[in-house]
Amino acid sequence: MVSYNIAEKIRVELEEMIRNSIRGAQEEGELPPFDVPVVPIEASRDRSHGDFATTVALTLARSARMAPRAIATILAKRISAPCGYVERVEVAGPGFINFFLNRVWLEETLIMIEDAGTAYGTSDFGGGARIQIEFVSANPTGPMNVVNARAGAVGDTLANIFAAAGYQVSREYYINDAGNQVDVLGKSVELRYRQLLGEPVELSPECYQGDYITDLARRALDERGRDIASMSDDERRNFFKSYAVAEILRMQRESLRNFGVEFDVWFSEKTLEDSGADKQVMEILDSKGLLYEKDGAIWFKSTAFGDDKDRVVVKRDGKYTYLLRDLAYHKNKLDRGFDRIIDIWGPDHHGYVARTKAGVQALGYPQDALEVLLLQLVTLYSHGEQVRMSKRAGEFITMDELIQEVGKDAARYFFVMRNIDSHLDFDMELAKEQSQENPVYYIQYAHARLSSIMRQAAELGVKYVPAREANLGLLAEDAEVELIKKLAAFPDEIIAAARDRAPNRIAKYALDLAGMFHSFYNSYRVLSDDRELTAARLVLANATRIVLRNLLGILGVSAPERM
RNA sequence: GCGCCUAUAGCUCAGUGGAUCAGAGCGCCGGCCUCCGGAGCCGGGUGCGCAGGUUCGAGUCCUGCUAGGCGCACCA
Repeated sequence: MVSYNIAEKIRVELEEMIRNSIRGAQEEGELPPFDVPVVPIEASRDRSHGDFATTVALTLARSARMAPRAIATILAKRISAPCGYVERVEVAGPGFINFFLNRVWLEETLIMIEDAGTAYGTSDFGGGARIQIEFVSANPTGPMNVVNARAGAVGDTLANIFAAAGYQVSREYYINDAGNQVDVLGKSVELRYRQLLGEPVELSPECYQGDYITDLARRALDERGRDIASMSDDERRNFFKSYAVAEILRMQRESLRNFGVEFDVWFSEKTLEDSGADKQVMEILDSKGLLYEKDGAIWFKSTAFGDDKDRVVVKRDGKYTYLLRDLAYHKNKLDRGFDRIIDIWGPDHHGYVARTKAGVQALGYPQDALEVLLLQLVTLYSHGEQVRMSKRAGEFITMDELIQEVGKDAARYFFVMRNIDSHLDFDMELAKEQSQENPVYYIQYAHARLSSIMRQAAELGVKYVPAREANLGLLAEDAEVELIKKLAAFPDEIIAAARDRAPNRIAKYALDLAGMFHSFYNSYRVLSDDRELTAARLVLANATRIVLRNLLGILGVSAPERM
């Protein structure tokens, strides 16, 4: 795979320079013998500290038994700059080695972006490892809520990030279509159906009360008429159960699709039951001596794998617990050959993390095969007031309503803009705002502006000169140099977001990049009488637009050419 | 009682494997369109919850505390 990561290329080169310096200094006795370490090279945060820097001298101080600054000086002296990308090297502070680069890497960055196009930002960081990410997996008992929406945006964006970072990604949705809740669902719809027929029945308190239940009952009545009523009790119960689940699932899938979220696999819990997969898990645990009976139930010795207490897997009534079924599911996932499986759960499920991981280990998989991300909840605000919701009473804003209200683009961006560990306050007015206060519009506006410039250029008959042929040395203003550096950092930003499972980093990076462009735009004209400068700036504008478009693609937000 | 998450500017939040970070936006005040889209830009200032610890160096790591959120089922 072609690498489009200039920063990586530079890091490799700089690291090699330093390692050679260390070896050379050791051979000549300037440094004592020790194993040559991995040399960390990082982009400098402050311009006055060069473009890249290493702290290797500081970390070496102990093993070399020398002052870090002395080590840095010895190493820096051995680097013959200018050379390659390096203009000059300096020692600073307690022992940092700062690298000041020449313009070559900036110009290569622009050429690379133009070559790569939509592929710019991708890398082979993941090495093609197979990663599966399961998210949303809402109960099929009602419409999607805003927390499901956040999970959808976060999961899908993360999946996009993984794909860009060089992983093979599979998106999966677990359908909780077995167990008590779907029985209750079926019963709820059945009772509403009978009410529609005029029967004097009441919904019991555990039933789902929302209007959608009545809608489902009415639809069943429209489609199937009264013949459902003449079924046997068992038949009718099963009919409503499967009818309701299928219909709700269809609605959920539609909601997600409207939100730009599509899954590779929809996995039914019921199939685990039907195939005896849960029973098989019991046999494995039993054969390993990890089961025991107590108080009429069967327990899994999860404490043997770090859980704080053992867990029931077969209830006194002989039924399997959710945990057991979930272990069967995770076994199924791991048996499909993924190198890593990631679950996104709500914070209310955090108690299940330790026991599920214990189970995965007990079944013979590596400790880190399963990774659970706990995504914090969402509070909607409207006109500064918290929007109160009660699912039991059927009073809540659904995912569909929210998206209809604020739009898909704003919703997707808002849901990922915070750290997943942080509770999200979602300001509906801000999401709808069409001004700089709204980060989504701010970013999209930058893209539209760039598109407009490219259009203008075409209309004026200004021919686009490819980066290789343009005089990129003319892009020397601070605003231009900073912008190019930001563009150069894009592949690393994706890698960092993948590594940290942090989609918010991409949202932030996009905002920063848009800001840098707007700033540049206000100070300098792209299209001018100076043909050479115009050509160079068009290359920069085009590169910026490519990166913004790729970023918005990862976020699942549209990149409009006009607004 | 136990567990997970959170605590950074008046507000909402960034701060990537410690160092060469205290930052952005909003709000407030003042500026910028004979010029590619003003849905834009520029300038103005205050802060890492508290207490210890590790280190040459701590918003960042460790411990304890305080405050807030969410959990702690033989429910799913």
